Amino acid sequence: MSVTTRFAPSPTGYLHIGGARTALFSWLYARRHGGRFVLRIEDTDRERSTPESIQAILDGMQWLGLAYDEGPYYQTRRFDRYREVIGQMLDNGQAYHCYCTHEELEEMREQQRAQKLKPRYDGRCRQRREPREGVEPVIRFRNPQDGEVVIDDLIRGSIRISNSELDDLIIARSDGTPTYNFVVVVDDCDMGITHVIRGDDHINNTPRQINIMQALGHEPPRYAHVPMILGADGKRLSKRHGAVSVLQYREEGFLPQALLNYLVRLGWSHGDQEVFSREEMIEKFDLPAVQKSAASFDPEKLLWLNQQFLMNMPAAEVAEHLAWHCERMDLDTSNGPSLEQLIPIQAGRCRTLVEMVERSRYFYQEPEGYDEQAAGKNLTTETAPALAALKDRLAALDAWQGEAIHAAVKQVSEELELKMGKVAQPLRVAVTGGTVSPSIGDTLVLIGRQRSLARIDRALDYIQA
RNA sequence: GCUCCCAUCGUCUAGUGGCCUAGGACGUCGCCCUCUCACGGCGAAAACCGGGGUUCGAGUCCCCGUGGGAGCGCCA
Repeated sequence: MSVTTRFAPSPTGYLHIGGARTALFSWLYARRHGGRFVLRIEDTDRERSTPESIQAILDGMQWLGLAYDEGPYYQTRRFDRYREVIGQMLDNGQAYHCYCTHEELEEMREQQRAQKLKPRYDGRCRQRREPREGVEPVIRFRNPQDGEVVIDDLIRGSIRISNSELDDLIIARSDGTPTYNFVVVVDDCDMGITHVIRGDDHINNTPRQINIMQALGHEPPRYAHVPMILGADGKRLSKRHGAVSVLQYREEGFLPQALLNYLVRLGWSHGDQEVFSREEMIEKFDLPAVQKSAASFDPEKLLWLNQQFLMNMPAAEVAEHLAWHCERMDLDTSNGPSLEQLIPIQAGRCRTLVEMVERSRYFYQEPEGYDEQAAGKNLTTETAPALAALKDRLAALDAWQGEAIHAAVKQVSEELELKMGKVAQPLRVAVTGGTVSPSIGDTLVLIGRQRSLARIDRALDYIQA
């Protein structure tokens, strides 16, 4: 049987790290097995679901490159189907009307809690035939009372839950709308889902869903419950800690591939391998190698990975992402080196694309001034002779090329009997405005001959003034 | 409270009874490279939650404890 997985977010917020990883695992598993990956929007909570959230989830998945083969399906468009199934279950006694009021149920739970019992519906409407005046009933699933449910989890192995721990859950509200645990089952059946990969906070729902599934005469899918992701402080992710939208990682200058790689390694491993291309991930991912315990999100490691990709991905590909940031950060790069030229020499010094833009401005714009400390130390009457000598020597160069420039700087330093740093650093400050840049040769090459010489002049003027 | 899940360096993890004097990666620290910043190279510190079993032998299997997490909704 071919594999079908699904990602089923509820559109009550953006796509965050945890959701993205669940989506990634589902996507990988489907790809790995040549199966289908279905996107289903679980929007039955009409109060909290929003179109903005749906869009944010779609955008997030697109940026990550997690393409779905089918969907998105919307549960709110399938209400007829749910009603149909509920009707069948009512007819054959698998479900029944419950006329208990909120107050009654609350009181019942209170009593149970007082007796240190798990609060559960006690089934008092199971046998009721007559409606109750003035009460719109909910519909409950008649859960088996004996035996147990065994989940053969692909990650955790066998999990057993006694049916006596379960109660008759509500499958339709009094307004007739179906509830989560029910629609999931109908959808998973109808959509032919073979593998449900989801957060381990759903483990407790699984036996209920399996019971409903079996009542419907369906073979349950395989389940794989992945552990949750904790914030860097080891606490549960919340808006306060890092449960931010994946799109925020784009804004902060991360490559989708880096985030994907980080996410896949958070809870999964393939021996000691740390860096994976998309293809390798697909080829090597498997469920039994997924960790059982929760993992903390480590921003430092993500930063490191991002730089690995900046350094090793084809420059043309990185350039596309970099262009997005230049645009966003108001850097016009039309009058300077191409991004493809820029990337190889900057990647080793930047952990994010945002950093790369910030540290590359002087290739395209005149520095707005000199860094105060840098100028104080490097643009002085002491260094002026070196700058002047550099200017002459550089102006006389045949080819404006890295090695030649480096050689020129070296010659000047030898002639003036100065250390390389005493010459290169003033030059660096003169042309970039600061003390940090790629090697002096690369820097001048990308800035360009005319601009470089003009900037040296300007620095000389600055020293005189 | 009840049920379920989980437990190796600060963090992500390797480890499926002997190969473990517990390996790798991020981070940290030191050294090297060096025109700055980085990259890179080399090295160091750093962990099997505790207690019982099982076994010739346990990080690995079992039990108990402890700690963390999840669920117990007319939310998903």
